[in-house]
Amino acid sequence: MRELGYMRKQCSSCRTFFWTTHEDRKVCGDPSCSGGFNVAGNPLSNPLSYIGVWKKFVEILEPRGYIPIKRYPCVARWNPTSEFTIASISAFQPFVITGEEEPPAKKLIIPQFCLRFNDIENVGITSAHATGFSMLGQHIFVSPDEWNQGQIFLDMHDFITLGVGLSKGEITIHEDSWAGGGSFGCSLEFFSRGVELFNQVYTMFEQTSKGPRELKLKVLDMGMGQERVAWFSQGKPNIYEATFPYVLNKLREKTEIDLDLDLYNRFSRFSAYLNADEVDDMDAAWMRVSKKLKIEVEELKNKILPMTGLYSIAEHARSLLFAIHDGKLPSNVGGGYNLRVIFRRAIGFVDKFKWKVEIPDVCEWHAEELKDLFPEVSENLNEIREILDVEKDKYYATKKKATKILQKELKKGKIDLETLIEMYDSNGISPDMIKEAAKRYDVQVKVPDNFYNLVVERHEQSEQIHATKKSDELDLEDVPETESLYYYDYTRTENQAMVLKIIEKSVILDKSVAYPTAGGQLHDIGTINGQIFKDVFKQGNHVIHILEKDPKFQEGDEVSVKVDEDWRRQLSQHHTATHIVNAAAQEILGNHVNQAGAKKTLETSHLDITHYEQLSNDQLNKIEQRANDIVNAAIDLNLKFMSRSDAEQGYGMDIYQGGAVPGSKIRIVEVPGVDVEACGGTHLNNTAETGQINIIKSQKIQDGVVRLVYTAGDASKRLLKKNRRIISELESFLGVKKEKILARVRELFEKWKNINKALSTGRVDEQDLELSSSEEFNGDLLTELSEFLNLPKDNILSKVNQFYEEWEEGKQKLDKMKKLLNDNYIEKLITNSIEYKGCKIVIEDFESLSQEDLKNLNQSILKEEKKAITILLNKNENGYIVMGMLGPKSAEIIELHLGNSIREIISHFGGKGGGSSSFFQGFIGNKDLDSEEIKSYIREEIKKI
RNA sequence: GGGCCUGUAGAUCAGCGGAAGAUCGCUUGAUUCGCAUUCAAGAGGCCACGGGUUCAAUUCCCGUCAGGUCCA
Repeated sequence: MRELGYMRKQCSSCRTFFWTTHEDRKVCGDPSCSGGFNVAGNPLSNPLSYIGVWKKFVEILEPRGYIPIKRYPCVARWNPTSEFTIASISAFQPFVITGEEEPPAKKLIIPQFCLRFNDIENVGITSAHATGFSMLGQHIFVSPDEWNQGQIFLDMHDFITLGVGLSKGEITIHEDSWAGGGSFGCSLEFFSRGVELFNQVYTMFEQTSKGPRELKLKVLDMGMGQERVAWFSQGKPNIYEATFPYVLNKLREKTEIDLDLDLYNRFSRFSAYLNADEVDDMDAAWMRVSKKLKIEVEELKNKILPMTGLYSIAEHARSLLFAIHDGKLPSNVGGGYNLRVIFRRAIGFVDKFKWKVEIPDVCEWHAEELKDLFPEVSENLNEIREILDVEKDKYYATKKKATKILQKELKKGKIDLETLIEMYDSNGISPDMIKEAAKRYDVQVKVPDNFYNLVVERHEQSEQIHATKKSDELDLEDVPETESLYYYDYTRTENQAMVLKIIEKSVILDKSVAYPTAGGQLHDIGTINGQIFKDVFKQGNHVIHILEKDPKFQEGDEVSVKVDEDWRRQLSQHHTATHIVNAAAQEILGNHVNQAGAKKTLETSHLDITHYEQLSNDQLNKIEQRANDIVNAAIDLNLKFMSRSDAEQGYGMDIYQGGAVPGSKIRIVEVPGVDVEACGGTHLNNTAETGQINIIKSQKIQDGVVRLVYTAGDASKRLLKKNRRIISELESFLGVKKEKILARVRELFEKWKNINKALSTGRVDEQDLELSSSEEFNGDLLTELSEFLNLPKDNILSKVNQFYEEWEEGKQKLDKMKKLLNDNYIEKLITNSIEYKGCKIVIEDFESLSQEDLKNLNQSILKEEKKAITILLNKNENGYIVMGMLGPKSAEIIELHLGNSIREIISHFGGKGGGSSSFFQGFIGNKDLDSEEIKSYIREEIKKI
């Protein structure tokens, strides 16, 4: 660096060491030390457009041996440690860095679109924050002797000076060290005009127990914000103006907002003061900015906020475009939640300013503007539009609900902290919304400054309670790894092996054909030397077989391993079926469909796919149809081992459907013309071997993820057999053929309801006494029934049975009830009553009536005689049910708490019960008592009250 | 991945261990030349599903299913 004329100094403000060409420079280039950004209004002599930045980057670095490569998806399906691509280096994490995988080139440059959601609130407000950005990466993966530190530095220095056109005098370079993941190195950060332009990190050493050691693979991680460079080079007020001027123009046409770029230019210099991360009191921060600009706070806000809103909408739409295109959907859990948050923030601005802007339109404009650099994002705009439309509907639905809940709470007069937190946590009603609405209701609401901390605390508390401890691991430190034979040849079902270790019933061999539970596929079962094992799992690279009984062989013995072939075939059928269903779903539903999880067991198998709404029966049928078409096409599977980078280059990143796969060589399972995946499971040779695929059901397991449950092979046959049995049982007890069952069940349900009603009114329609429907239905009967009854298929039989029996029973009871509820009979009961203080006390006993019948009888009496007090007994096999009611008139005449009084009385017989002042319900658990004895006792006691 | 909230009439929701409620909508009747309005009467509930506790569960407990929400 000294050769270039830089000298090393220490910042008088933050004490960092830095390099500069100015002898008298005292502070480093960090915005907080040098007084904010100084970009706006200072374009360089040769301003670069957004895409121009990348072109210039290529122009300078390609001749120096850097290979430009295409961006990786911003949804990091290949990376088990992170959901999104957060930096250009993420594309190569973790396997390139660890040396397990060959990089696409030893020296490369990449325009990597990244997503970061930790600064959402700042987007649009400060001039440089974004949720999505393209990081231009300069990466080198070489051995120590190929490493040329000076040249690496010079390449970037030349890009900045020769390419971007900055003079050395305007650059300060910070020194820093860096550590993480067991390795470390140092870094140089380039600053100019208050902006960090990029950061070059040299990872060269690893930390070992014996001290630092030079890494075999040295890694250069240089990341530079493409937006920042464009902004810097153009001297625009903010990155948004520099990055997507076309989109902003379109937006301004639509919204006709008052654009005061001059004000924004001045504002943007201080926008770093409004960084929500660093500022505690936002109002004060605004005051501070408004003073600097010599303008009233209100006026400043009125002018600036619509502009920031517009920037936010544009910025968020761009992130959504990339994220959805790359395979993530808005959701209520996981990374998809971030997409929901930014979508709602964007649409919130649209609503606030009453703009006529549709987010999908903005996405489309972005796609157009980015065509030269990222043509792929224009591929499925219609799908993205549909996904966002569904998301918009959800937003308005919850917003409507929120206002309703809010109104209800506000009508109570006050809102305490507890309900404040609850409303936010459970219903998504933010304190800001509450304050806003509270003004209109004239209700005082206090929101503590640390509100969001309180919410987080609440979560931490409950999470601690549920923290579980990890299961014990076997100590296998000195045991060699197991060679997995299934991996290379899944048709092999037996092998000879050496016993390496026995720990109680756990057996570890030097090699085994047995498949351990992995990749969502259940383990094999089988035998070792004839002894049964029923569980196989993987710990690290050891395969552990669990025997049913203590092993009869010893460590060091030669043994023979055999796996159950039927079991293996069934699992393979399910596994291959999974790939087929995945491909079918993608074809039917669209490109946004990706695997989000899967499980294959013996009985059923399921596949979770990313999709934004529940599937209709029609869609399910289509997927099933297509899947079976693939089966019937009898396609030979193609399995091969490939180097990771060849596979990625050849088939794309979509091969990681089942999640991350380690190793430099990966196994590719290809169903030619249908599906390609990196997968370690057991498969078949030909799609025809899966047998029929049957989609049993689909369920939405979370927003944005739909589970498909299906069977293949023998499991399908078993399932069909089971379904046929359900249907034939329905046939036999409803007494009709299959086609008529649906109509019969519907009719039964109606008539069951009517009979129940008749039992309380006494009015019977003769038609309800028999089943007569004859309508025919030829579709999927069980699916239709399970929908109609709102029940899983397995419960249909018992439910229909229940309706049928209750209907039959009801018919029999009707006869009896008709007599009881008969006007004459009731008249008779009233005449038989005893007069007491002007009330008529009816005390009677019955047999084998239900609670319901007794209630109806009670009510009928009260209807007839308003001055009645009824106390009815009903004997059943366990004792006496007692029920009493107080007529409306008698309640006026007499002061009596019926519930308490009768409880008192029947406690004499060991009875329990209770009720309200005008209602009693109870039970005497003694069937040997004489009903006359009880009645006369009650008669005596009631008069004492 | 974890936590929390919600499932009651066609819709929106009350109730919450002791006889299933309100408002709107619907049907019928009255008012009216007709519509709107108003009044009156009425229909409409597997209180999501399954289990448990209880003399008694829509209500309490557990599980399942469905929807919502927040955090990492």
